[in-house]
Amino acid sequence: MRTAPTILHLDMDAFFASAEQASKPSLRGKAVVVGGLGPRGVVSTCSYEARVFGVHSAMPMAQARRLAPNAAYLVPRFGLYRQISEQVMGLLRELSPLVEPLSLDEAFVDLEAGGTAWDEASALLAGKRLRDDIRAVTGLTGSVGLAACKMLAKIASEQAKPDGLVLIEPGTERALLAPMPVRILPGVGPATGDHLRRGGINTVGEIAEAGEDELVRLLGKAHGLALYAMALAHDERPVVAERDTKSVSVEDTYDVDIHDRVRVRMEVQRLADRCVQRLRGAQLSGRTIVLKVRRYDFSTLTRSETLRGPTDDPAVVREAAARLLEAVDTTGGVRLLGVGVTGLADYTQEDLFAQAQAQAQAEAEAQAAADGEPEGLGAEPVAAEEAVEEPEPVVERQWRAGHDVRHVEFGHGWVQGSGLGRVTVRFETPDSAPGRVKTFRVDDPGLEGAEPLPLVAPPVGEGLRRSPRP
DNA sequence: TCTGGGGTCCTCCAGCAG
DNA sequence: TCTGCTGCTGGAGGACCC
Repeated sequence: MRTAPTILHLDMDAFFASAEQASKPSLRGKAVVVGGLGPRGVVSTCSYEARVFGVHSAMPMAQARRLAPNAAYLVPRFGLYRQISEQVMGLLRELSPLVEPLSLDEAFVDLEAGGTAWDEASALLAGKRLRDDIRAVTGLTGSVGLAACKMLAKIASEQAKPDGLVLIEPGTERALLAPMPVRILPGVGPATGDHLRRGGINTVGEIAEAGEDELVRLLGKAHGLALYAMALAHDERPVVAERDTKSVSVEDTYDVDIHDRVRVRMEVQRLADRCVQRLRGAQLSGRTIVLKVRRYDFSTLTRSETLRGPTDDPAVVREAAARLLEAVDTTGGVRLLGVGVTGLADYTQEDLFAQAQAQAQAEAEAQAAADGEPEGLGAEPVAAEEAVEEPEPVVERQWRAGHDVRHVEFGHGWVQGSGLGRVTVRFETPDSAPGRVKTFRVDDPGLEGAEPLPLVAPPVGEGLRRSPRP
């Protein structure tokens, strides 16, 4: 293990909520909750002001509304968050080519690999400059952890929150970890935490004392060994800049359980098409089709089928998903359906087309044989290109809470709420004072959707003020 | 109270082949 | 021929993460 604290972990503070506050002056200093607003939505992120009321991420939205009835409730705007994330990742790549994004708001950086830091002092300097640059470029704050390995760097950034920087000095790691609860370690969630507690283990120090054999006995080989090593502050995982995607999936939770079998089939077909769109967007194909069903009682089951070769043909995926559905009992209702593809491969369109036709032909033959029909009289396989051609659905104008709009007379604003044929808009921009609220008919011709504005306006005629590079 | 969406990794089991 | 072992693959589910 390296000895200098040159692994950096960046975690943006309450990212989605902070971006919304930066973009909407009237929400600054207020409780803001971002997440799904439907009856089964959960909190994605909330501002620190909302956390005072006990709201936290992954909490059911209904519960959040009870705890903080006066908070602003917004749906996520991933386009905006992705833009900001790209700015931040760009700053990280200036520090080192070895940047491992974990999500839109989190990443590891190997500072030593970039020649940016080699000891405590240089690492601290790089961390401080990074935080200044993030604030200058995005207007948001991020917390930075510095340590000799990924696990400790992440724990350090957690301790630094919000808007801080913590460096774990080499040699102090085990003493620091020992009194911490086991849940601090990556890979220890509610189930493993309970498991350890039943074994009389509550702190990281107690994991180290228990010994490797006991950990393996309690948690199995892979998990036990990994956790024991982490408790000793050993984490050899390198910062990996690029990871191959292993699966692509799409799922929907329905506001009301679906009981109608015909509707369930239709939804599965729709999800299969969306999944293929994503697959094709990533220029991937896959061999294993997975159907996921969450039933009325929240029990979840998956069914999968592995094809002879990879496909990105919507007809093939739809048919596989439909076959898998036939093996699932949905009486009682389903609350979630999902379709995924794993066993991914890069594949050319020509190969896929041939493979899809061969697959369809083989299945038709198998079906014909099963039905006792002579070969070659089954239904014609659906051509791949035909299958994706579907009429564009008619989209009604939807005014989603938090999304940007523009009015011909009043300018740029955002949707504060809508209902009963009315939409309420607050007219303000990231660099304006808190704006005024106006209500319109939902079909007001002067009102239209708009792109988010940059949180920090680029200065005219010059670049952004940034920390000088060493 | 009532639990999203998109992922990854691990474990266990069954079937099959050598 | 039968049985046991081993390794591989596929299928299902659980846990975890952000």
